[in-house]
Amino acid sequence: MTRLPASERRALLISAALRVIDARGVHAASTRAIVAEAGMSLASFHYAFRSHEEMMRSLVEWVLEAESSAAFASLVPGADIRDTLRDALQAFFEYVVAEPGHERVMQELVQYCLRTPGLEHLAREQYERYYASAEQLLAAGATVSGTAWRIPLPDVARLVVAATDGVTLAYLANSDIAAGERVLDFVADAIAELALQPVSSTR
Amino acid sequence: MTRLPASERRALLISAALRVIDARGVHAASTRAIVAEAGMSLASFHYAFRSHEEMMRSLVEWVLEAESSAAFASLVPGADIRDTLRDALQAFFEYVVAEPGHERVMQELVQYCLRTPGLEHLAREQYERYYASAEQLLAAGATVSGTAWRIPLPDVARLVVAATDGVTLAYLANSDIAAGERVLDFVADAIAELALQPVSSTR
DNA sequence: GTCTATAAAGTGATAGAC
DNA sequence: GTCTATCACTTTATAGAC
Repeated sequence: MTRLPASERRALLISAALRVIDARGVHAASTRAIVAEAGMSLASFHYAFRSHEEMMRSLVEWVLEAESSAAFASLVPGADIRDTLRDALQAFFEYVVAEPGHERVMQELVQYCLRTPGLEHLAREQYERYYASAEQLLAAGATVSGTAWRIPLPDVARLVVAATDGVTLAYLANSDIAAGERVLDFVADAIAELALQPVSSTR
Repeated sequence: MTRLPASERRALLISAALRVIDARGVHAASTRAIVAEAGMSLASFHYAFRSHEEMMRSLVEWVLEAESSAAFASLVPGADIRDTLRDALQAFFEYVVAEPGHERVMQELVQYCLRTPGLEHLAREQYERYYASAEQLLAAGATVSGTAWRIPLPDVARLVVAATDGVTLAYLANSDIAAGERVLDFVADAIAELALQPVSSTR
């Protein structure tokens, strides 16, 4: 139909592919299913992308670029480090409950990368981004509340990410909201114990 | 070739399918790939199973039955609840490091169930078994060390499972053994805090 | 009970008209 | 730049000989 520049066509196809994956899983995201969702012809796909594999690689890189710190970045750190942490974890969990499909897609894409030769590094990169987002939140929270972390910040970040992963997987499997929140209560308490009130630096 | 009863043929095919999934992922476990791995003809498959879908359902149920508490059950609870917990988590993590493919398969099978109409309950069931295994260990550990859990045992079990899931996913993505062990050190400390030394019952 | 052969549908990719 | 038509291949499942 209308003539589109290849870059825009690629964006439309990636967007359509994500809708297909969300609805029916990575395995269902065939070239044909994607162009049907995008309302294009099969040939248009291969005009925009050299191959299905190249398109999936672009999709993963696009998601990595786009997700960034969606769950954590909107948080405003408060005076109490424990409450800040609990609020951030709550915001994340509410997002999981509201959009479980989105988290399922993230999990599937990690596994897809782990299984696809040449894409293994993207799984590692996805986790590096999770850690970076968590570190950002944790550093801001510590500054505002005037505390310091007793163990290296990257290690605290790993605790947070491990906790969110664990709670997410359990929720996707059993849809138990109350149980997830009890786990997050414990996690916020335990990690807050790692923040020590330092001697005031104002004199 | 040799004539086998259908039940034994089914077991051989499930075993072959698990080897294919371990090596190349759920999506690669086609009927043809499975019979090639098992050294059978394509028709033998359909003599043993009505369809590929029925075979996958049997496979998941078989895995659920077989895995049980492989990681936790071998543990001998000691007098110190913190050390018992840490040893159990260490044993689990060493298993993940030694057999990352096995944990990848478990993760993929959960996702497969979540995506397959009619198999969603098996994902929930898989987690119920994880919880049951963890509860068994935690109850034994508390008894031997003469302590009691300050929160309901099922909630402690969820903490343990969330922790192992979080550490497993991170390890599969980044292969960072030291980071995983630091997370587990923290988890063992934090959960051990939930065990209170009760007043001795001997008088 | 086990095989070969094949049906029927789906896959990624491409050629060539417009 | 976009389309239709098609190639070459793989998939699950089944028919029918032995």
